[in-house]
Amino acid sequence: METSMKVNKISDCLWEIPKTEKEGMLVPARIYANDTLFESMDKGVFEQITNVACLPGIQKYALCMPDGHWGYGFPIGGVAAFDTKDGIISPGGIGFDINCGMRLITTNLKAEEVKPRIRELINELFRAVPAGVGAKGTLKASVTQLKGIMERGVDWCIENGYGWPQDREKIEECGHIPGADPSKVSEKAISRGANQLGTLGSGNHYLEVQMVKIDNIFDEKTAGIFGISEKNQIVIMVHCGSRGFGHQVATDYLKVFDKAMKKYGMTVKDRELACAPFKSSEGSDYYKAMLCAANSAFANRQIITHRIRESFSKVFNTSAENLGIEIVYDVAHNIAKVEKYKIDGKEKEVLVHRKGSTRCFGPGRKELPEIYRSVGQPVIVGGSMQTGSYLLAGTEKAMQETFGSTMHGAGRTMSRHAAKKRVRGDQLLKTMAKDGIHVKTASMSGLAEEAGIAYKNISEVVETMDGLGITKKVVKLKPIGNIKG
DNA sequence: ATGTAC
Repeated sequence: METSMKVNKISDCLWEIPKTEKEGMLVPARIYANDTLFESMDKGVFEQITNVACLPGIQKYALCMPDGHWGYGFPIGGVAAFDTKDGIISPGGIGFDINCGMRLITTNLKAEEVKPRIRELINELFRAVPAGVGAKGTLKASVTQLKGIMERGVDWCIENGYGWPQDREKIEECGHIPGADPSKVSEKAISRGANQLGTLGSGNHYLEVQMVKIDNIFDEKTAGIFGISEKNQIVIMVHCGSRGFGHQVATDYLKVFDKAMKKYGMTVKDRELACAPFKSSEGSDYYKAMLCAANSAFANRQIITHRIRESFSKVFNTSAENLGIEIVYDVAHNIAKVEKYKIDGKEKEVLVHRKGSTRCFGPGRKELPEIYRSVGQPVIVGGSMQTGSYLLAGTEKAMQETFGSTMHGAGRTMSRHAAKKRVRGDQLLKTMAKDGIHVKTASMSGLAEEAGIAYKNISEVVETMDGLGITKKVVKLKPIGNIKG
């Protein structure tokens, strides 16, 4: 970390840049990190998060989570809430991969049953869930079907045989956010999305078979409520988003917003922060199109879940029901949502941008499935393929301090380019096999980019927010098999 | 992240 900005340490794991540090800052910027994470924090984060603090209508603070690093306009790991009356919406605060997110799925299988057959299982999953750049799914949706998916997300999937009725409530927003309007989505986005349903994509997207080690259960009661109670229990984690569809929506509206900025006489610190008033026609159109992409990403993860059920059923020669393949939860970590918070003593409606950040609502919230309401929202944090992932629970403190938000993963420390220079994909594959992780990848160079050394230490990231009481650790999950794009 | 560049 090198910056000329004044950064005050205000508590053990919380840092603040006062609004006097940059002309135009409307609120302070806050960074969540322990000393180690703070020292290694990408310098771009300081520049970007203080730029975000200048955007119209921002409330309280511009936030960056401990997994934060430089991104397009906003840092990845960024959280910013804007007044829905006079604030903005910005594609850079959501990300190109709209509703990129995580899903965690249980089984009642044990590691000792799965490990001997991991190669066969991974081969089957690799066949059933297409991975890699430009991967096409076996389901080719018509324009009418796509419209249904954009508007109704997971409900469409369940009605069409790609899920079980009980799946819907175990998904953020029940797998579809109302207000999506397909007429705000370009033909080009629709054509890119038509054959990508049920596909994983590339980059850091993966499908992982994981196990629960007994000494990695930190909160037995909450884990049990989330469906994790067995020693050596096998679970499945999926990380993917809206593929080319969401990417095209973001691209389309960045162009629209470039013009809208001139029209409304708005200026921003960085062109990548292109935005429009949320209530303007441009802002509202983007929001409605963004929700179409968000719903299709929920549907994408749902169709992948269906393929997982089919694959496990085939390999273990019994029904998915018998195998207990149930959703724990599904979270979006690239999205903007309308939520209400108490700000300066008054309840206020805000548009919370979470870019590489996860909603982590505390206990009692009506948005949570009834069975989880006593313990808070499950939060799924995907680590690097080598180091494992976490399941956490949201808290009331997060509602007060971070607009109900926490980290989304480990966070990169190394560029993709730098990682490829340090690591060879074929060697990494062998190293991981020795560590008991069977990997199948669509791209060896892509695998090298995702090496564990290219990421922060996930445990430190998780501990930072656990120590502050923003999210509480429930379970750490160890990978045994991985499919990546 | 992304038919990894319009």
